[in-house]
Amino acid sequence: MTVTTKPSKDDVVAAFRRGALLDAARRVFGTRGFEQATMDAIADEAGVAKGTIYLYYPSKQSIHDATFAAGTAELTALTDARVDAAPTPKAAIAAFVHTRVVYFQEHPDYFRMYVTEVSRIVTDRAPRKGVCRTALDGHTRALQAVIEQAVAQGAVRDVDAAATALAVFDLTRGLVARRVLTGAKSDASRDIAFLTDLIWAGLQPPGAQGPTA
Amino acid sequence: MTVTTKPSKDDVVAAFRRGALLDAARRVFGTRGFEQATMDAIADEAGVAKGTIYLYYPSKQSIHDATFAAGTAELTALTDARVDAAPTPKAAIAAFVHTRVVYFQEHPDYFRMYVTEVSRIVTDRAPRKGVCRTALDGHTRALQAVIEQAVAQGAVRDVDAAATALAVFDLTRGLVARRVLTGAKSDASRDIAFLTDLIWAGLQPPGAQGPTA
DNA sequence: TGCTAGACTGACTGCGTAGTCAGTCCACTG
DNA sequence: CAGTGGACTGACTACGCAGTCAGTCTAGCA
Repeated sequence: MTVTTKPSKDDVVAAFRRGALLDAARRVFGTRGFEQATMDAIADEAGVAKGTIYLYYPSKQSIHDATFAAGTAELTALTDARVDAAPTPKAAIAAFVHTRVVYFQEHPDYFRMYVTEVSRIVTDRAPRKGVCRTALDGHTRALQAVIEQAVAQGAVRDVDAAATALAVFDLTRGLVARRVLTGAKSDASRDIAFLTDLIWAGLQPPGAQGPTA
Repeated sequence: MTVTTKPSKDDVVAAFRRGALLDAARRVFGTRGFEQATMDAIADEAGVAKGTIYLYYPSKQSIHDATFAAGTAELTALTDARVDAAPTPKAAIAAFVHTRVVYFQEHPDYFRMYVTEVSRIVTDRAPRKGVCRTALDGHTRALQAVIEQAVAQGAVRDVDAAATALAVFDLTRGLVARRVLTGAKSDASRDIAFLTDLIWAGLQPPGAQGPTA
């Protein structure tokens, strides 16, 4: 266990600076992508000199990773909480989709970073054991657990829970991408309900009535 | 109507060069991504001097777009043909998934370009009316038509055919990404069957037995 | 009030690359 | 066989950016 002392004024100031830098970095990386983003632009956005950034982060990659990891941690925690709080498996699926659609729409800069980083990982241009990749692990853990439970209880047919959770994840990702791309301002409820119904119907045992729950 | 003459030797040579350049470009862009790819590397890969590339393509962006458009046209044509040839709607869905999974696995360089470019489009960093974006239009047209027909014939419940086709598309994309990422060498049949069954079950009218066709 | 640590600055360096263009080479022609 | 068009070359230019570091400024202390 580490000894914890009350944070000094300097600590608070440093934390404040780091936060401001991360905010600026999120905007710049979100708008331009990693390659096109410049440290000068982040410094401008944060209202500090370029050198100052290097007092808090040793490289462009490191401030990018810190920014991405912060957003990802928040999103995963939020998703897990909503999924775990859902009263039924179907509600858990709906909660998963809903939480993520709303979060991404409300954080478009993080969404762009997310899409870009995932593409870098898929194409193997991000390091195999990088911070970003680690941050993404367990994205679907809570949802998968709910589905496993539903299978065990016979509430849905005997499917591969991991594969099903990933399917829901993929559908969500595609939906968000399309909504962001088309600048959809409409309520997402219809889209979310469509996906939830599609998946839920797909999980029913053959011959069963699809319950509304 | 344009007057068509027999291609001269120069035309053939030029076409050959363009093809060789596109091949080299696909490898380099696929390996490194747009930003990290260099014209020097493409020239090396093609075995010509850098200046030569500029005799055939006016810029880095243009050779990238040409490379991407070529692969995309091939994939879309192949997918449409297989979907249209399928005897039943369920077989059409399976054909869509199967064709794309196999194509991407056999063309990893194109797959990487594809993922990267789609991410650039989603994040709005690719031009709104660019070649790449145009090439991607109608990716799901054939599948959507099949689903529309199935809805009209009552073979599946009354769903939004466009949204359903996009859902199949998203599931396929996710599956391919995961297989490529994990270097899955195993037969994809199980994964494809899982997705096809999940969607097909999801499309059945409530209470109906899921037919195997 | 004078002194100091260290937070902050921004001009500068080094490097990498898109695109250029003057020159070379060669296939074909007369 | 000499002459010519144009395909091809690759050294070079112009530019942009990550990261550095010598210098400035200021809060806090003695």
